[in-house]
Amino acid sequence: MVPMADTTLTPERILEAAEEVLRRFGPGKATVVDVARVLGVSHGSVYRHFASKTALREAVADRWLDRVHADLPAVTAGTAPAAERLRSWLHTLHGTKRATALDDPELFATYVALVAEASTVIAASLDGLVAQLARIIADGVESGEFAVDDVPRSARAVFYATVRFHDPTHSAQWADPDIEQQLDAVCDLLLDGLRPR
Amino acid sequence: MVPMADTTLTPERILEAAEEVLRRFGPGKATVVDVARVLGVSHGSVYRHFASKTALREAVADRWLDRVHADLPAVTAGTAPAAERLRSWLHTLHGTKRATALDDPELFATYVALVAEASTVIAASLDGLVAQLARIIADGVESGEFAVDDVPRSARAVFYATVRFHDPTHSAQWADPDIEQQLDAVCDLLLDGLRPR
DNA sequence: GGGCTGACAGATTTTGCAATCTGTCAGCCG
DNA sequence: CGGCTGACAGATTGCAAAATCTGTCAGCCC
Repeated sequence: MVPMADTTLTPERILEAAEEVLRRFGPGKATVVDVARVLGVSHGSVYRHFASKTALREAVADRWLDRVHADLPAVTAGTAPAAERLRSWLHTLHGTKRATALDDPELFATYVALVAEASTVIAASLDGLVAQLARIIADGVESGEFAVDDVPRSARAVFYATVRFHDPTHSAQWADPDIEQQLDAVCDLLLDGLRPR
Repeated sequence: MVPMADTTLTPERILEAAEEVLRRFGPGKATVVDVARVLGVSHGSVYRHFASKTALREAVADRWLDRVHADLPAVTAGTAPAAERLRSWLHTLHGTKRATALDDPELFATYVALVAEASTVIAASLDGLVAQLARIIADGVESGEFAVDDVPRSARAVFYATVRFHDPTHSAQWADPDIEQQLDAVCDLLLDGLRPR
């Protein structure tokens, strides 16, 4: 068991090792001993940087969510009409998740399990997403494209109405070749609902 | 092991016994030997009426779905304006499910597990529900309340957009005291989307 | 001295065997 | 006869011992 410590031990390096172990063994069999072995250190050292196995897993979940949602802020901050941006935002969110899910279903399931454990992380992340929706809708109201009484309420409604297309519990349906048309149909309905009459 | 066969053995009686066993032991521990014991017959007899344990469980799932959806056709066939009927239909579906889920979460979980196994049954049931939505929307189009190009497409969109409120995978959220307001917010958006402009 | 190790207690998970269950069918019984 | 029984083979599940894992900490080593 010769160590291969070519760098100092950092949270960053531990997270990378943890991801590798999760990729290889899945969430059920990944242990912190495995993580330590990949790093060539004793498992006690890992506990110097993460208070518990749970904390480590939460950090991995957080990291993954950041990566999966990385493309969205650019859409939110775009210059296109609000309706277009809203549709594009929803398709981006759906598209990234679907691609991840279909590309490597097992790895996707691993990350989903991780995120499901980390209820704090997930709540914060969802609030951030709804805030982006609210910003797009607010822009639309300002430009006269949309007319809504209560922007946050509508943002939440849009988020909830598209649960089928971004919530991992529905990922089995994302293999349906018709799924994008379904999302479009829901978008049509929602956008018509947001427009002034 | 004295028999208590007070009637002839019918599929009906077997289904009732199966439900009792499922209620008491849950989906993981209910066996067809248990069912036979409740009926005071040998387990071989059960196989005279149901081809397999799976078939028996499917029949139970089917029965349960029928019961849970029993109130909907009356709403569909009602005389109120289509918009009202649509909202009421969605609230009825959500309300029945939520009541069942909150009243006895364990029994609810049992039935959900059963239905999840029975993919054929579930697909047929969902098609029936979407058909009811389509009928309400078609009525609305005829009366001028709604304006949509493609009624079946919109019906599916409405169904998908309200997944959060009727799909059992989301039942954990139904305890939220705000859940009905959330459904109302989504309904507002959808109904505005269906109306002519 | 500060990061790291490795042994340890208690909790959790694997393992392999025993018990139970599913589905079948030859024959019994009314 | 026609529905029912009970024994049976193969598959599945439960259980208890053995192995592994988590989290801690006294002490080592650079």
